[in-house]
Order: sequence, then structure tokens, then C-alpha cells
Amino acid sequence: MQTDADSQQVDREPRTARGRKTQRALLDAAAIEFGEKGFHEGSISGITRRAGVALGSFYTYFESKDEIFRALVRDMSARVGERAGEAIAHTTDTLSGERAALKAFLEFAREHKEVYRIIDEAEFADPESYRQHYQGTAQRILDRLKVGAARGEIREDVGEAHAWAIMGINVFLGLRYCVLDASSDPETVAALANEMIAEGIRRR
Amino acid sequence: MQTDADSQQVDREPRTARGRKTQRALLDAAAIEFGEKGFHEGSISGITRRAGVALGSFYTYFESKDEIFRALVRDMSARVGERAGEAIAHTTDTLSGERAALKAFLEFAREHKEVYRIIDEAEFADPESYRQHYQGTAQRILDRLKVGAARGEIREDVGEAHAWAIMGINVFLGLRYCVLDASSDPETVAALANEMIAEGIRRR
DNA sequence: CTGAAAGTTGAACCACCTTTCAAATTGAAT
DNA sequence: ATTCAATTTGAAAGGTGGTTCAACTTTCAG
Repeated sequence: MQTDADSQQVDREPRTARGRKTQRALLDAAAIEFGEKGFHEGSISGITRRAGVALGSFYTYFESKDEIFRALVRDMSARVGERAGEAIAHTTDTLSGERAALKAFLEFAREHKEVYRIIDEAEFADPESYRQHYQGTAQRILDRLKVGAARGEIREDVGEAHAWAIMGINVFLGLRYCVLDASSDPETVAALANEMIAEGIRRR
Repeated sequence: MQTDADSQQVDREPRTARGRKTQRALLDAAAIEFGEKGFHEGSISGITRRAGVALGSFYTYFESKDEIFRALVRDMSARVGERAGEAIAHTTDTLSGERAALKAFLEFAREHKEVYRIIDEAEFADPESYRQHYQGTAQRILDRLKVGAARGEIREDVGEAHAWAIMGINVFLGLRYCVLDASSDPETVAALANEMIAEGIRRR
């Protein structure tokens, strides 16, 4: 939905390299502005100031404040997913894959603390992308767990709830050890979480 | 911090039953308004309209929009904590306690979907309360796990990360099964999560 | 070199909302 | 019945910031 055909189509795609550069500068500036201040406190003028362009130029490339935010949420969501995917590609068994994915996610969160604020703010500013981000992430985890179950590495009864639980662990460990306090090592945190996911916390 | 002594102390506490009733109506209305629209989209006039009082009356009891929101966050955080605490009081072993706590939390989330939006929005509107909510919750979980470890029910090496992981599981299962889609039974979800927390997902 | 398209500019417009305030009302104590 | 502090009221002040727009500059194909 939301094609150019709606709301008086105005093509805002840049036609020249110069235009593309300005659009990219606006997107990067928006990531910082919204990451620092949140969607509502962040302002278009703040974005254009950071990008080093005039206020009016914003509307050459984006229809509204909402539109650039939506673009940002989808961009961040995709980048997180890609990072995790790449990390998993270098692994063989399912549990190592999940450990690598968590480590990659923690490293990404540390480099880009904005990602938390942007995704979280999407709950209000872009609910559809918010839902899609988590639903998509959980689905990818579940698919991997199912493969692991077929291989005999993972219990056979894994389901959606396990995937959401693992996602919850990842997000909260990122919040605790990368955003609220970044003094721990992603590798160590990921290993500890992975061991818990594999074995549980009951004494044997 | 933020005592009446700061910013020209104006005592806004109600003196009569009539005043207390109006203040309570405003708080309840604010929970609904902010829960539906979020902090920034929600408006004072929306709150007073829901509460059935005039716009000006708001400032008889609250200094600002921020103040009523902070009051709301702390109230919600306390209520969630109490519910979980009560549920745990009726249990004996640690793992059953955590299961009961999760079930109680899921039930609360289902009754008060606003709780998610209000706590989440606090990340931007009241960061200090946000930090305190999660840090406090994790600490209570950790204390219980430590007791369990001393009793020999839980592995001896439990630490803060395990507590944050369990909290992440609880929050995300609540998001998935109580907020995004409320068709599942809290008891069942809690039992499944608890089994995973206890035993892990590796095939044995 | 020239003209037109693409891009840039920032002041001004405008809608929305928080906050203030002076006047009116209420209700309990005297 | 009278008094007065507490409470209520809603219009309007005041600010903020998203969005528009008409003039100006840059780029580049012909």
C-alpha cells in the first residue's frame, strides 16, 4: 500500500548523483536525530541541520516526517536481519548458529545504539513495521530451529513460542549489556545465553 | 529529586473527597489515553474529555503532561510487580514460582494492554523510570533464582544475565500472546516457557 | 553557450496543544 | 444564612514545529 498513486503522486526519487547524495545524507542524519531524541522530539529541522541542507530540501525527497521514519525502521530491521544471517552462514549446527546470531546482534546493537530506540519507537510511529520486524525475526528463528529438530539437534516439539522466547532473550540481553551498559563482551554474553537456551537452568 | 521545593512549589494534592475523585478520574483517563495513542499523540484535552472534566482542572492536580505520565509509569510498574509477587507467594519451589509469576504477568497484560505501550513509551518520556522498572524486575527475578540455587533447585552459577533472559522471555511472550494476539491461554504459554527455562531446547 | 530540468533555500504559514488565568460555582464549617 | 477556601471552567495566550512555496542556483545535454 502507500504507492505514489495515492495522495497526489509526486515522484520524490532523486534523478542525479547530487540528489541521491542529499537523500542519503538526510537518511543518515535522521537515524542519528531519531536515535538521540526519538520520533516526536526529533525534528525535521534537526535532520536537515545535521545533513547540512536547507529545511525545504527535505520535502524534495520525503513526503513527510512519518515517511522518512518508516523508511528508517525498515532499513534498520533489514540491516539487523542481514548481520545475523551472515553470522549464521558461517556455522554448521543450529545451536552454534543461534549463538553466532546473538553475538552478531549484540555487536550491531553496540555499534548502533539507535537501533533500539528506532525499533521501539516504531511501536507508535509505524506499528505495521514494528509487527513485521518481530514477526519476521521470530519466523526466521523458528525456521532454523525446525531444521535443527529435523537434524536431531533440537527437541522435536519446538514451536513458535520457543522462537519468541529466544528473540526475547536476545533483545533483553542487548538492552542490558549493549545499551544500558556496554562494558561486557558480546562473545561471553552470547555464549552464556546459548548455554542457557540449550540446557536450561535446572540443576542436574 | 523533583520535590515541591523545586519549581515554585504549588501543592496540587486534593483537599477534599471531591478533589480526590477528580484526580483519580484523570489518572484512569490518562492510562487509557496514553495507552491508545502513546505519550506524544495523547493530549491533555483527550484526558480531560475522557475524565469528564474541564481542561483547566487538569492543572489543579498535575503540574504538566510529563508529570502525570511519570506517575502513570510508576503506578503500572508497581502494579505488575505486585501481581507477580502475589502469585509467587502461593508457591513453594523456585521454578513453580517463576511459572506462576509469568502466568500472572500474562493475565495482567491481557487485562491491561496499555501496560506495554506505557512502559515502552517511558523509554523516551521517562527514561529513569524505564530503567528502574526493568532493573528492579530483573533484580527480583535474580534474588529468587539465587534462593533456588541455595536450595539446590537451580544451577549454582545463575547470574544477572539469566534473570534478564527470563525477563526477556516473559515480556516477549506477553507481547506475542497477549498483545499482538490474545487467543492463547496464559496457563499453557507459561507452562511451555517454564519447561524451556528449566530444561532448554537441546534434544536429549 | 544556452535552456531547461533538477536541486536548493529559508521565510512564512498554519494547525495543534500545552499552559495560564480570571471569573464562576460548590459545599462545608461557622 | 454567610463566608471562604477548594474546585471547576473554558477562552485565549504562547510556543512549537511540520509543511508550503516562489525565487534562486547548479548541472548538463545539445
